[in-house]
This record gives sequence, structure tokens and C-alpha cells, in this order.
Amino acid sequence: MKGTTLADGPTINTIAERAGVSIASVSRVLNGLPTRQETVRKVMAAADELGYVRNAVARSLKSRRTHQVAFAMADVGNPAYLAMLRQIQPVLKDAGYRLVLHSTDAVVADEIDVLHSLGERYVDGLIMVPLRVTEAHLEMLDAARAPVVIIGQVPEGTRVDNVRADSRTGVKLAIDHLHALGRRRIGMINGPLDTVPGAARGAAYREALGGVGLPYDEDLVQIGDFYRAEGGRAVAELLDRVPDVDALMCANDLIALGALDVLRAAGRRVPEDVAVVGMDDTDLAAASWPSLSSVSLGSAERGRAAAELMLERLQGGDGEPRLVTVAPRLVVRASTAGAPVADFPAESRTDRKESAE
Amino acid sequence: MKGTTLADGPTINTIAERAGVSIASVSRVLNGLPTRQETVRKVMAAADELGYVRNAVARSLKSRRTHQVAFAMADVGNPAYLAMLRQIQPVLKDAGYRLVLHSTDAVVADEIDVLHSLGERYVDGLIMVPLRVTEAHLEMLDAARAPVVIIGQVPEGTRVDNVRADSRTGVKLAIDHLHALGRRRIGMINGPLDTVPGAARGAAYREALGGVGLPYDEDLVQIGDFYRAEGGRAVAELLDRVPDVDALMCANDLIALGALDVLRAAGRRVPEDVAVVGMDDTDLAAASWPSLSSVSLGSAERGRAAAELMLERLQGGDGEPRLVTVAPRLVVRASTAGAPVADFPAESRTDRKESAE
DNA sequence: CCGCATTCCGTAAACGTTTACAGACGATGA
DNA sequence: TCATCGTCTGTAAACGTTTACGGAATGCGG
Repeated sequence: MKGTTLADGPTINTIAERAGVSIASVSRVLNGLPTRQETVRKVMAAADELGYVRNAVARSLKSRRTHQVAFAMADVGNPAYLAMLRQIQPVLKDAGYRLVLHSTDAVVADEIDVLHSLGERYVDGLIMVPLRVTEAHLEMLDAARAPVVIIGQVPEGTRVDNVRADSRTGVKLAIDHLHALGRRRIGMINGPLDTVPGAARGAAYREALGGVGLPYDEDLVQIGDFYRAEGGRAVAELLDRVPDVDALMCANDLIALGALDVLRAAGRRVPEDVAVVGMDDTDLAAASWPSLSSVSLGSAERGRAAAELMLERLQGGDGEPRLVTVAPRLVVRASTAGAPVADFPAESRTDRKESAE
Repeated sequence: MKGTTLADGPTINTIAERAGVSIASVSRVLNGLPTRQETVRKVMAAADELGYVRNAVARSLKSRRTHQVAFAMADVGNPAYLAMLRQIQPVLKDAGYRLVLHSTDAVVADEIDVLHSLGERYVDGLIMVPLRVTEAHLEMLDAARAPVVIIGQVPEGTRVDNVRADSRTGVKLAIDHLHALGRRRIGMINGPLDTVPGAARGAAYREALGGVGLPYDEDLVQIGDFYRAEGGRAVAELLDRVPDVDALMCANDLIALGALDVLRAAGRRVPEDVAVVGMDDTDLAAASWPSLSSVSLGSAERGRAAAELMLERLQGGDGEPRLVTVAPRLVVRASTAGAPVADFPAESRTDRKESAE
């Protein structure tokens, strides 16, 4: 089959022979440099007949540009990363770059590997969402042989282009919203505090409560992980301990789905008895019943911003490292906004015209 | 910033100079070919001090291998493609290949482009999920200068490695299930019939009805598109026309979600009054309320199979084109199986330990 | 008919590797 | 001591491009 067809394709040399010119002329024609009409014609004809296609590897070697950019994150399955990817891809593509995808499976060593492999020069740049930023990361960043854009928090003074979310403001939006709805016993279901998001969201919750004049009550906080089942269990415990809770701020959408499961099982109405807010505004938020109010941290925007920063660097931007912060947005749906809406929800952007056959 | 650090990295020449040997020796040491101990030591030392990293582009040029494989589909946002991607990526990675991602945005010309660009030899192979297979596709496939694996239906006799789902059996599983539950007025909500999935699923529905001895009734079939809102509208029309429908076979999960919306609004209980089955078994199926029974067409398995076929080709497999068909699976959840379950649903595989900050 | 500017093209070097080949060298046996 | 062998290493070519440089050809004015 195809394996046998892999006979060496034509090169610039083949064309030169057939057209009776030198390889330099062929190259010039192919690159649109000024050349006599007659030569152009001959070369084009030969190239067409041979079905010539430029060899990208050889070009890259000479030009020191691969026209590839890498994107590295823990797991494409995570909707937040996916949203970034979906923005990054078209921006790069339109600018003539290919996208090399690295999934590090949440293994820090893999992230370091990716940074190290920049030295192989198989890409012109790297956009990375690190899980956490270790000393090793910082060292490799300093030594990086190609431009890097980091999405996520980095220590002050790190000399690297950086795009951030603002979960502090995000949590505040949600708490303000709940407070405005008259809720006064607002619980928080968080993930582990030793993760960057967990810590940030926990602190933001406390601060936002203060902002609306509510006391911080440890009993109202329950820690689990970032998954649905454990989120549900955490909510069950909280309900036991604080039966009069009237709202739940959940650290991500999966936790919030778990909360809906448990509240339903416990016979609490959402949002009448307990209002629920999720975080990340994933597709799941629109799909659940009742649909879930959720704080969008602008994953898509962050992806786009990162891609644009990268392009600027690649186009010779040599300035100081830049920091872009993306504003969060509260998307209000049925889980806080009164009666669950019963008409058609907004289009989910998840599926395309055709699903795979 | 980094831009200034991009001074040319060390090459094999730099090492040769510093170690006082020839570049051939350096290359030999770096590749582990037999060399005198003393030389090995000197070269290693020099390489370490210089922080040398092999240039992937130059290697590729010489070895005619890029260690990259491309994956092309319409849209990463589609959960089916995403499921494939998530399997393909680790298989390739473990085998030492990088993944280049192409999103064609459902534009056929883009797909042709991707096939054409194989001639640039920037990848060693291509895994592709075409929207539909045109004449142009077939021509390019024949002329392809690297191994290609197609996921999806291709015309008989196309000489290409191929992985397929079996939506016919999939639909049959669902219809048999509904029939066994005592449903006799089973409607179908389908997408456009001029798409490959639409046509296949429509025909399979008719055939499966026959299989359980039910008549095919045109009134029970409603065509819309593959999205949620339109799916809902289609269901509303069907309900108007055939009020006694007692089950709905939906051509994908989004349509099924639309069905749930409309059934709820119409005061029909799911599954007591109307049972609903979706297709593709996306994350949304587990997240919805009631959770959605869905036919899995094995996207993940298809991805894995495709990646494995590709690796075999790359490792020199020269045999006949191969065909792998993946068996479908019916995942029964609350929307057909009696009372909606109220305990914690199975873990969704969507999220990871840490969500993006 | 010569000198010169202009236009077009070919030669060759370079990008950073791998590798075939042959030379240098030390050791071995006669 | 010399031929022979084996081990190790260096030289150079090759992968497929791009591009600096200089030479050939042409046209023009004097």
C-alpha cells in the first residue's frame, strides 16, 4: 500500500534538471524573487508536472524557523484547557503556525521535559499552563532557548510573558450576586488548599464575604477535591453541620454538579432553598438541570491572549515581559436566578454540525 | 527578555572544538556508538558544560524522520474528536512521537490542504477524521507521501488504513433496549440525512425497528440538526404530531438534551412517560438530569486503534491496508432505566485534579 | 567599437546533523 | 623487523533548502 509509494519525492534538484536551470533559479522562482518570465514559466511547469512540494524540514534548517508552536498543559480533557486550545489553534493557524500539543498528565517532570526540549528547536515558541511553578521551572524558563508564554500565576519578577485569570474578582462577583439575592449563609465547597486554585479561591471567598459585611464562619467551609463525587460528599457533610445554609459557592463546576446531586437527594430545592454557583463555566454548566450559574474565568480569552503574545514575540517583539490579566464574568443561570428556565437554553458550543461516524 | 537570550546554542561543532575531537566522534558518542572511553568522557563533559541539546530539525533532515504525527479533525470542541485525541496523544507520546494538531473547522478545502501538506514532510504520518470523503480526498490519499489512517467510513476499495464505528449495531442496541422496556412508539430525532452519520443512523433506526417487529412509521421521524436547540424544536414538533410517542432515539447527545428540555416543559416525565436515548456518550450525558442513557460509539477506542495502526505503519509495516471496526456499547442511565438514580453518579472523567487558575 | 550599468543566472557555502570510508595507530604473530 | 589485523578517529559527503557573490549577457551612450 502507501508504504510502497513512499519513493522519494521531487526536490529542487529534480526541478532544476527538468527545467534546465540551476537550483538557485528554482528557489528564486518558488519564492517569488525577481526572475525572467521565461525562467519562471519553465520552473513552474516542471514543478507542476512533478507535483513538487517544498520540504519543510530543509527550509526550517536553513531559515531557523519551524513555524510550529507548542502548547503544553496537564490534560486536554479538562474543559478549561480545552477552551484555551480552541482559541490558540486558530490564532496560530491564521498566522501560519502549526500547533504541537503536549499533554503532561499532571507530571511535573514532563513539564520540565517540555521546557528542556525547546533546545531541540522543533518549535519556535511554547505556550504553557503549568500545574504549579517550581524552582526547576524557573531555572528552565531563564535558560529557555525560545520565547515562552505562561498561562497562570508565576512568582513576582519572573521574566516571562504571562497571562492570568482573576479568581479573586471572580469569587467576589459570585458572592455579591448571592448576597444581592438575599442569601446570608453562604457556604464554600473548595478543592485542596495546597493547589494554586484552591488557595486562591479560598482566600477570595473569605475576602468577598468581608466585602458584603458577612462574617467568616469556618463551619461554612468544606474541603474536598475538584471532582463531582467528592464534591457531593463534601456538600452532604456541610448540610449536616449547617442545615440552614442558603447558598453554595463551589470551586469548580464539577463540585457544583455534585452539590446539585446531593441537594436533590436531600429534598432541597435549587435555587429556592439553596442557590448554587459553580466556577469555570464549562459546557456542563449549561447542560445540567437546573442549569448552573458559574463564574467564567475566561479560559478562552486567556488562550487567545497567550497566542497573541506569542505571535508578537515571534514577529520580533523584543520588549519587556508582558502581563495580561483577564477579567472574570459571572454567568447567571437557573441555579441562582429564580425559577429554572424551561425554554430552550442557549446553544451549547460543544458540538459541531456533524458528529463522528 | 528571552528574545535577547536567543544567542545560537552550542552545536556539535562547538562540542568538537572544546573536546578537541572531530564532529564525527561527537555524533558517535551522542548516539552511543562504540567509542574509546577517554573520548566519551571528553565529549560528555563538553556537552554538559555547554548545555548541549540535539537539533531536531537537522536530525530530521538527515534521517528523514520527524517523529511527529498529525491528527486532523473538524473541531477539537466536539467531544467525540476530543475523546479520540485523548487516546491518540499518549500512545504517540509513549512511542516517541509528537502530535501536531489540525482543526479544519469543517472546511473541506482545509482537509485537502492537510493532505497536500503531507508532501512538506513535516510529519511522518497523518490520522484524519474527514467530514465526508470527496473525490479530491481519494485522489490525495492515493498520492499521499506518508502513511495515513482514516477514522470513519471510506468507499469500498479505498487503499488506506481505516477505523470505523458501527452505528448500525449501536442504534440496534438502543432500540432493543427500549423495546425490552415495553416501548412500542419509538420516535427518532435525527440530523441532516446528507451527512454520513445522519444517513447511517436513520437507516439503522428503520432496520432495528424491523428487527423487533415494529412497523416503520414516517410520522415518528423528525429531522433537525445536531444541536440542542434545534433538537428541542424537532421534539416539540414530533410531540405535537404523535402525542403517544413513548420513547425517543436521538442521533446524538445534544439532541437528547434538547429533548429533555422540551419534555420537561411539556410536563412529560422521563423515563416514565417518554424514555430518551442519546448517542456518543459524551460527558454531557452523565451530567444531565435525569442522566442520559447513550450509545457509545467508542470514540476513545477508535482513537487508540488509529494511533496503533499508525505506529505499525511507521515501524515499517508494509502490508495491505487494514480495517478495524469498533463495537458500540449502550450505557444505560436514568433516562431509560426507571426512576432517576439519586445517589452519586459515576465519576466524570472530564476534570483533573487541578483546574486552571 | 569600447566602457559601463543593468539584469539575470549559476556556483558554492551554509544550516546541524549522520555516516561511509579510509587513514593512523598500537598490538600481535611470524 | 615486518606484515597484518583491529580499534579508533577524522574527512567529507549527504539530507533539501536559501542566499551571497560574481560572471555572462545585454543594452546603451560615447
